[in-house]
Amino acid sequence: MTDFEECYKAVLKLRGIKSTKQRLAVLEVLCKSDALTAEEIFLNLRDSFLNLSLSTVYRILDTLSKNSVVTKSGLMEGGRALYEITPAAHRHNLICEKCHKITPLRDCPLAEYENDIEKKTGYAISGHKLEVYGICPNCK
Amino acid sequence: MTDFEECYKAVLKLRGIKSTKQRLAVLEVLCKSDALTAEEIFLNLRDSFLNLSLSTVYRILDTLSKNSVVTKSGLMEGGRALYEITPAAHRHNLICEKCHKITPLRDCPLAEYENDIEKKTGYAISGHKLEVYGICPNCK
DNA sequence: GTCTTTGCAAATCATTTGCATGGAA
DNA sequence: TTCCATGCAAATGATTTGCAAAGAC
Repeated sequence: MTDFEECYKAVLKLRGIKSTKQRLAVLEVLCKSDALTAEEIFLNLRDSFLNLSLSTVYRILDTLSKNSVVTKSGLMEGGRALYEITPAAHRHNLICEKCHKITPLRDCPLAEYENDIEKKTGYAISGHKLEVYGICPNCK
Repeated sequence: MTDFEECYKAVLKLRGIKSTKQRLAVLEVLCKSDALTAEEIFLNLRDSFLNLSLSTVYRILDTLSKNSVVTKSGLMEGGRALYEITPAAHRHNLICEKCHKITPLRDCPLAEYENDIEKKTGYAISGHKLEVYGICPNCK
């Protein structure tokens, strides 16, 4: 068993989720890239799995999202949802409008802004979604 | 003909889009609320229109989006897209997670942040999407 | 009159669900 | 052994499309 599997088995156990080879495989694929659709994950795994169904991938992503192991992005380009391993730190993505390359952004300038809004509107702010768009150096 | 119709007829003419009663009706509904799904718009109009089809609403929203008259929000809660009249000024929404009430936010703290990112990443930044979530005063 | 838009129904796409079987603890 | 997870196929929900008829300019 690889180090990778060991690690994610522990992560799942911690959350009370059973380890199955499908779940570990989904996590492995997600670890290798920034954000993928359910179908992209499915296609990545179809080769290595004799039988794997797309609905299983959806169910796994749902389970892992609910347990904060993965995060469902709000992007939804063309109606498709994107999933990624939940970043340890709060993070946003910078997305190239041509090649769709995703560059993670480290800092988030919104903490103060949220405080402000909380006072002005009376909402209890729970979070936000921020995605920045542009053209990456390669595509320029 | 109402002032409203006059106004939006002019807007459409300016963009080279033909004025039809369906298009004006969609615009009128959108003017009265903050952000709606295609189906909500359809239901709003169904009473006043003998025959109106949902696909027409989708086609109108598509046309108007492409011409920047309306803006398709990235929110997509539960897979449904939200549409609103393109705000004259750059604006973001604060969304209640219980009742889905939408409160527009006036200020945007991201201009400097975008400059920063542009320098650090080499991207040509074209814009961003920001939505803030929380519980509104009523639902608390 | 010409070309675009609409209504309707059928098609499509992403995602979800029911149910019997297989697998993890 | 006891449930929970999976595969498959069918269902659902949002959105799109083909085509003939109605409408805008």
